[in-house]
Amino acid sequence: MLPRRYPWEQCSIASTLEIVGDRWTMLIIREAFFGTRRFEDFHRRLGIARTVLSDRLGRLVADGLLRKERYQDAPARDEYRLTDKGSDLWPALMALMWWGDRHATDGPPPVVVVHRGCGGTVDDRRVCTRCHAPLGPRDVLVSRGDPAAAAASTGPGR
Amino acid sequence: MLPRRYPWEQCSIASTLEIVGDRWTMLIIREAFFGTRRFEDFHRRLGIARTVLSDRLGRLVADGLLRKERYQDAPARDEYRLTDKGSDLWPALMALMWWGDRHATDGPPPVVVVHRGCGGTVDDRRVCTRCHAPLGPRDVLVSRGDPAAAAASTGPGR
DNA sequence: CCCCCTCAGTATGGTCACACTACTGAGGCG
DNA sequence: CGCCTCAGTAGTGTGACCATACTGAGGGGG
Repeated sequence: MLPRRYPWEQCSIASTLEIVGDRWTMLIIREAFFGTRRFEDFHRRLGIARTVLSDRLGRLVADGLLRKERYQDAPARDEYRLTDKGSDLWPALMALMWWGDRHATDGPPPVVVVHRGCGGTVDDRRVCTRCHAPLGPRDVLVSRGDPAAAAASTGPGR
Repeated sequence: MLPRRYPWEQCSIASTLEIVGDRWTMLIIREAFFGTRRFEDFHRRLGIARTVLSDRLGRLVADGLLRKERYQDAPARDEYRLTDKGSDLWPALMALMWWGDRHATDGPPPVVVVHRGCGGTVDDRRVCTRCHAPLGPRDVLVSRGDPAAAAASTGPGR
């Protein structure tokens, strides 16, 4: 979402969508929460065009949602990690996921978010269904598909 | 977001974005929560192209997030109202708004969501900051700009 | 030393979603 | 009779996004 598209809008929802409201940005952020950090991995997992990915990652770094971190010299290689600003999108992602589980997906949720060490799941207010603790991105494990595999997951990035 | 753009994705976030992930749909839903119901009003408030608005409203009705309701015959006029499925996007909108208030807006929040009859505001888990009641879209009043004007607002649609 | 591999992009050219403007069509108002 | 509102549809352009190919830095094998 390039140059302010809704300049007349006085609304934080519109302001947020100017940054993350295009077709790919939210999915890139989601991948980042799932632990993806490198260009090639984002490209593979999302199937996004390389040009668009390059542009979006650059924009997310410029906007301060991701930060580039050198993980190897010779050749220079950087990975992209969520900043605090980017991590704060977790509530929005959980809300979108909750809606999709209810209304856009048939059958059981394809991705399960589990309270690390407790085993409860995250409800629509990001509170553990078992121990009722309020949860943040670092309190949970994410499992693609199989809930039982959650315990073996590497958990979210950051 | 027309034909499934992420068919390989097994993720409710992607499924949700296929429905509400284009440039305008979320803002249309937001307007609906703010009480907008008619074509001409959506057009005026959003500044969206009429063709796109027509397409998006039709798609939202087809997807079951809005429902068309006759409010006048001769000439036939319908208004668009949120269904339960559409209303369930409230958590996602509140999450986007919360992020925008924190990270994408300078100064005080341009739109304030206030607990009706209590006066507290909504926190990031949609709980009242004053009386700690969990809040839904029909428990709140929305004020564009001035918090004090919230009590005089017509509140969210539905 | 040359070939092929990985990683992280940039370049190129095509397509489709979105934008702007204008028009239609049904009825109301003066 | 002409002008207004409301709810769209039609026509035409532009730019965001797409797929594919190429670059460039370095590693490893023969």
